[in-house]
Amino acid sequence: MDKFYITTAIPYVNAKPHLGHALEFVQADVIARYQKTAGKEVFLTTGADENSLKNVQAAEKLGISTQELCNRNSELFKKFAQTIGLSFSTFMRSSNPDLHLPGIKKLWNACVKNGDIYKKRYKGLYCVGCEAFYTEDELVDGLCPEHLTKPEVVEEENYFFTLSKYQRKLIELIEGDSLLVYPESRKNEVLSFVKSGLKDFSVSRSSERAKDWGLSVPEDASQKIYVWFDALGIYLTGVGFGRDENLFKKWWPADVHVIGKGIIRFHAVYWPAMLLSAGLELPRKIFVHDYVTVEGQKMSKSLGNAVDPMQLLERYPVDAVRYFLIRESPAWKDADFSEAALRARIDGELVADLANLVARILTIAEKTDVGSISGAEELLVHSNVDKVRKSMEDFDMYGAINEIWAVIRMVNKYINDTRPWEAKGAALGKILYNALEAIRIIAILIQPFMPSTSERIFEQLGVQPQPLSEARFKRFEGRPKRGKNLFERAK
RNA sequence: AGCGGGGUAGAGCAGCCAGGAGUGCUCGUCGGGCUCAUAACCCGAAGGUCGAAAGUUCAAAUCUUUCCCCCGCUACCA
Repeated sequence: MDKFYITTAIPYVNAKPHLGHALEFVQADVIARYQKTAGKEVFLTTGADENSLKNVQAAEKLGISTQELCNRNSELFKKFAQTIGLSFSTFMRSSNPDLHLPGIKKLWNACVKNGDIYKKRYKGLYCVGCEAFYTEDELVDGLCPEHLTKPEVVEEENYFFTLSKYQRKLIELIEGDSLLVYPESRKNEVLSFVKSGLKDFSVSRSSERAKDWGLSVPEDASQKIYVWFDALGIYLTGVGFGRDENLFKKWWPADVHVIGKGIIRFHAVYWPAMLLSAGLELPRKIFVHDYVTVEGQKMSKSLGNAVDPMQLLERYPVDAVRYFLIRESPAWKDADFSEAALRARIDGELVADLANLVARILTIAEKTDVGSISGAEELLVHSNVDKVRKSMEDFDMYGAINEIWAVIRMVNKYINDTRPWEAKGAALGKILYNALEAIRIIAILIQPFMPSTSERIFEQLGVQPQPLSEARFKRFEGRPKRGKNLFERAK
């Protein structure tokens, strides 16, 4: 069986999950479940980046230890991933000394062995408040824009990675799509960045500056590994790198990394360069999604408009939230969230189109002798199914769901036109055959997007859940029994 | 400033690469049909100088040029 390895970005866990994480988890999960229903064996890695300085700062603010903060928040993220239906195979915490650490050491040493990590004195403008370096032009009147203090000139010796060495190779790989960056606008963005010239970047910081938090550089305890080097490595250690070579052999390389637009450089430039250096295969694709805005504005703490997805899931069905996030997210555009828009989607589409279709047909089908349900195929859904497949292979989930809705609307229209409530005998059987088979196919198609709704439709039809290969008209063999409404109106 | 993406009915989009009557989709508005279905479903109508100007062409939303406006990226920002 073909394998498919997919990852979500690894969030740093300095705070609880927000709606952006929800979007990422749902998109990754929809791709994963699609591949499963298309017949592949799927492995999904997600996890928590715990070695970030941001976590140290967050813990200080709360007056708890960094480890305690990580334990607490990683648990929240894991719980959230489960609640939103992320079908992950592994939740890898970067602080895990047994599962993660050996792989990172191995990765680091492989880069060292290839001559790509060297020591260099680094001098920069460092703001103690931000615990970050600034470049001259980022400063406002020579002061830190955040704290309005004069940054110190800090000089220390760090390890650097020879990114510059890989410039030509990266251009070749990305241009030729052997490392495919999707959508194309992002690919162009990366290419223009790489072509503008790559500089080596530091892959460690002094333990002092790292507040002694993080993974130590092998053979040099005075330095901590740069969090990116470590966090990206989760994609490898998630499938056994450095501890289970058979597992690793089976799953690597990743078929796709799902990431947000803010971290594209790390994934499309640094990461492939690191892998090239270590002599490992590159991921095949990088899927870049945009952000979630709230009522047209960026989510931010200062605006106080951050939406807590956990709370949202207490008030709305998980499948409705999943549907909404996909429905509002073409890959090239921010998705805008508002509760009014969510309700409109629920009432206007999930209730009025999908749930209503199932309800109106099941009511009639339940009263009809199943033996008489047969007849010629009148609803032509093949081309829709093909389009859904094509869209999904291209990661165009937005396009796929549009196409699925075209089928739902077509069946609703078919029912209006054929008037099954007036029909009898063979005529009724034929209409029901078409409608029920179409609904079965719809249940198959929505499986990746709304898994539990799909299951409930199969249940009402009285058939077993089915893979994508069954998404074509055949004999209807279910025992229809109307169940509870799939969705209730939100207002 | 440079590079990239975008500006199409009240809103959100598709159409552009391979020019052929402003064609289409979803929502909203108005009118009608239906009564199986959760006031759900179906049909019809109104509504656009396709950001602006110039050019190429028998013909431009589509190709070329210029301009205006919006967004993203421009190095260690997990």
